[in-house]
Amino acid sequence: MTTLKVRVDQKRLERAAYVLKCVAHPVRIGIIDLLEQKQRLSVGELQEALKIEQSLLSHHLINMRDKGVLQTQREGKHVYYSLLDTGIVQIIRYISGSKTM
Amino acid sequence: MTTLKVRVDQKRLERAAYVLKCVAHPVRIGIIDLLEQKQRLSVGELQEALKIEQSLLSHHLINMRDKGVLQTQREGKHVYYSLLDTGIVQIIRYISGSKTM
DNA sequence: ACAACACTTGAACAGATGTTCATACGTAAC
DNA sequence: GTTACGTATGAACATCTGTTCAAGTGTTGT
Repeated sequence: MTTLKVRVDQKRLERAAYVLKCVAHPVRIGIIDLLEQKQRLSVGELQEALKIEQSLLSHHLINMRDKGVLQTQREGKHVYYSLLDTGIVQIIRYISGSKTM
Repeated sequence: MTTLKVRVDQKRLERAAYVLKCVAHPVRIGIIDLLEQKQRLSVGELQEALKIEQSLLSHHLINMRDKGVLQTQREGKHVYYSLLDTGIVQIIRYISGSKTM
């Protein structure tokens, strides 16, 4: 067995995993998918479309916002979410179109 | 709040999450990264490059093979792993090159 | 001020995932 | 057949993630 000279940049791998983890969940993919189509949606609208409990949705949304994937704007009683990291969108788009699906 | 007419294909979301989950881990990204560079590596060679315990590596490798990401060929005492699902490679490549990194 | 609505928060629990350790298996060399 | 090497397996444990529930915050309208 010969020694390999290859790059294994731990920091980079961890960052990549971090980004991917954030997307690797059906509810979160659903959110991204919807926001890609509609640009901007309130929590209530997302809830309506996804048919999940409000607080669960909120947890996911806040999680994604904290990780820099989404951003929010409050307008009166409503909070609107939209995509911030569009790189994530590309991944979803890629996956959706790939033969692995 | 008006009702949205959007596609939320549960099956599709779950499949996408399944694929992404498989990649969303530093060790597994490391494996894919190495196999992209070298085409084919034995468990021992991967271990040498990644500096992780043998059985942990084996668990990850088998996991990825079971999910259709990798394939194996035994040659004597050695087992060689290589990439099967190249779509996954594209994702890693995309992430690596993106501004989110 | 209070009620109603839209959303957030936190604690508790449940289930999934990652890691370790010890042991087993397959192959080749002797 | 036994030894040595390379790899796989399984059980036990630790940790991380997702979900629920109950209560809290912010905003608007009365």
